[in-house]
Amino acid sequence: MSRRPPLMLQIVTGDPRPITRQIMDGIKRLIAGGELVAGDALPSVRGLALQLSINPNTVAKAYAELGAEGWVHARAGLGLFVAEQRQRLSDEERGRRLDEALDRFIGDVIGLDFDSQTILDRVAAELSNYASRKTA
Amino acid sequence: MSRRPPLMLQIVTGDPRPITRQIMDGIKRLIAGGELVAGDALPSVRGLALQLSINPNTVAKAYAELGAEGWVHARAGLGLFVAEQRQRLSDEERGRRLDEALDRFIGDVIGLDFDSQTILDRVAAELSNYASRKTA
Amino acid sequence: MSRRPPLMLQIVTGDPRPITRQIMDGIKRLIAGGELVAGDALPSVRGLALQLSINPNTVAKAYAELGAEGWVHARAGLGLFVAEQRQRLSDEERGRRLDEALDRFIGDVIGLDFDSQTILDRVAAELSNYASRKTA
Amino acid sequence: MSRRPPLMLQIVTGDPRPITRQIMDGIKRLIAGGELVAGDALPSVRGLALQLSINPNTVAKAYAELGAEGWVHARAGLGLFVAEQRQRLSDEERGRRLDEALDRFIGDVIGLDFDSQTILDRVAAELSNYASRKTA
DNA sequence: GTGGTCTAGACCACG
DNA sequence: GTGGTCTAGACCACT
Repeated sequence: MSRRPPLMLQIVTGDPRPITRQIMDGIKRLIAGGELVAGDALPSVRGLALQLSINPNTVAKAYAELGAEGWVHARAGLGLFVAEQRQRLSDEERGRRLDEALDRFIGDVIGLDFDSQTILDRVAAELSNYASRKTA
Repeated sequence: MSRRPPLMLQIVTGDPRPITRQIMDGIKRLIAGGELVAGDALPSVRGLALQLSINPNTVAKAYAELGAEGWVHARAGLGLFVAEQRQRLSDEERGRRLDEALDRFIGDVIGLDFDSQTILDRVAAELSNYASRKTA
Repeated sequence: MSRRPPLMLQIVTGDPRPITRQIMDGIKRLIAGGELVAGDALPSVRGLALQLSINPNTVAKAYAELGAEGWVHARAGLGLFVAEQRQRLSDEERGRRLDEALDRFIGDVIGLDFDSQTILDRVAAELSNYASRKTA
Repeated sequence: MSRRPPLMLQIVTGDPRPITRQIMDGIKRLIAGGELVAGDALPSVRGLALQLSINPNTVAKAYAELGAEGWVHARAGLGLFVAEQRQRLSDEERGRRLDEALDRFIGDVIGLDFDSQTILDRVAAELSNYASRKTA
């Protein structure tokens, strides 16, 4: 029997990211951080919706997109499970996505007048929480 | 009289950011990079709209938001000018925005399976392009 | 100005595929077949919903998934446009997906007691409609 | 007395097909491939459920559908047996199912950018594995 | 006008 | 019980 614990997820209403995105990011991090491993069960759509006090459809949408991106796979009647991680994107696509994320991040941050080193330290700190599968 | 050159801005239709955002980011970068300095005039709403082949309302909205954030100020009958450098946001707000940008960036990048050092190097490289005022 | 014609799409109620999937497959074929090329506008969410007599949310879902798969990109306030085609998936992932599709197809067809040549001819006929970008 | 060996069936949890479908497809393949011939006994519902570590209800459902499609028939008190080869579906129904399977297959494969010949070769290879009865 | 998000509730297939 | 699909309608941001 797979365990199905309440996840350490929280929805911040002030966050400009849509709820769906917050759920996706949160679960991606749990997986990337090793707190959820392949085969682990995720909370049910209805259960997580109750836990977060949001509409089940919103959770279902987040789960569906995570499934489409290959992070989890659903089995009707059984629930959702963390999928084996595998490289789904071509190297070119990965490069393009890194460029886009970078562009956006710099655009968001450049006007805040932070010291470059401060920003780099923060990025490094966040990244260190998620030992990449390559280095693990 | 201030110079009023066409700005080095371009709108990329494939970019997921809304056009308003692209304009704002672009102008912020020009200011952060020292290509626009306090007192410089910005192109007129209609002029920039023509230059970029977009709706003047879109430019007007971008200018309005840049004004609200303190990057530019309008002088009646003369046009828009780059504002004096000053602290435009509260420290609390700046911190919050950094956190959000960071959250989103990590979320975008976490599944791409890049080495942490690779990401940090790219961030550092981008930041160094816009650090002129700090280092000058 | 981009043209926005009614697409040659039809929804078959008897089809076991969900409506969303039928829309996606139909649009993929129009793109793969060259009837829609990069930059072409697609019908609006509400317009297509009216045309097909279905709920706008259903169309929106299909469009969102097409966007996630890189076939189209949406620009708020403007509409949906056919994206440039590019190889997004790794070779391994492409191989896995071909294997899966093949498995399912054979499973569906093996019990129907058709002659192998009949099946092959049908597959060939369908494929010939969509000159691959490689051979085009 | 008919032999009742454990079938060469396996359930793959990663497979997107429901378990019922996997069982049906597997048995159809064994019959189509000649490994099960008319009159052979199938494992009992409980036995197959144990063998595959799944719920007996799931096996029972698969068997029921195989019976409805005419692949097997139950003999009271004795168990399930492979039925005589006969035309199980109307031509119209067979044609419809082929169309559907084809539609889905093309939809799955169209975006993967494989050469048509590659796909055809793969289909041919898979079909040749299950053509024994036709060619025998 | 455009697409995007969220809520609410119904219905289905699966186990 | 599980996830998946569809409908219906509200609200938001963008142009």
